[in-house]
Amino acid sequence: MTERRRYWLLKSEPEAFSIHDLARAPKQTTAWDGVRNYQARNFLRAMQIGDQVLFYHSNADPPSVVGVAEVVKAAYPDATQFDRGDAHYDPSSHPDQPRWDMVDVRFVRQFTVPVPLDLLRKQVGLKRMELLRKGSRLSVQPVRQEEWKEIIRLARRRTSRRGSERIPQQ
DNA sequence: GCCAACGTTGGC
DNA sequence: GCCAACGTTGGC
Repeated sequence: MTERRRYWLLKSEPEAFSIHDLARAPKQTTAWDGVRNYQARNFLRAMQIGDQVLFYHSNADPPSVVGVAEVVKAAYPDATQFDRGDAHYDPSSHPDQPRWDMVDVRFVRQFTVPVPLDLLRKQVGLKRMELLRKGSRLSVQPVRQEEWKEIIRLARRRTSRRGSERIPQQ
């Protein structure tokens, strides 16, 4: 039996689709479509219902982890690959053997204060994180349990710090 | 807006 | 199979 993955990170440009959009979506759920990278697709295919997801805003100011979502439907064919009018239309993908998949994710929570990329870079425990690798562009990536815990901890600390002068800034 | 890093394409 | 050219990503 293979190891079961539990934690992931999904990137989205907030101008295209933000965590706020997810929170306001019907059933607070969306199909994560448009992924057109084989490595990212393979990670989508490895996702299981209940897996936890860090929601990351790329091309944002500042780029940050902004909250948590969860997988509510495992991989199935991405409809946009067959839609000529869609920006992600792929004319070389055929319905009898779809090339691209998507999953459904549901909003869990938005961090009170986002955890910015530059703060992540300062964490010794996150040195191996895919997101922080130079040149990394992977929009769907696995997150180690230790990394997940560290980021959730950072989100909590930043939340609890609000309004308190006694907790030193770092 | 710049540009480094990356993935894909296609000529050979 | 090689690799130059190209388009995209995404931090800065």
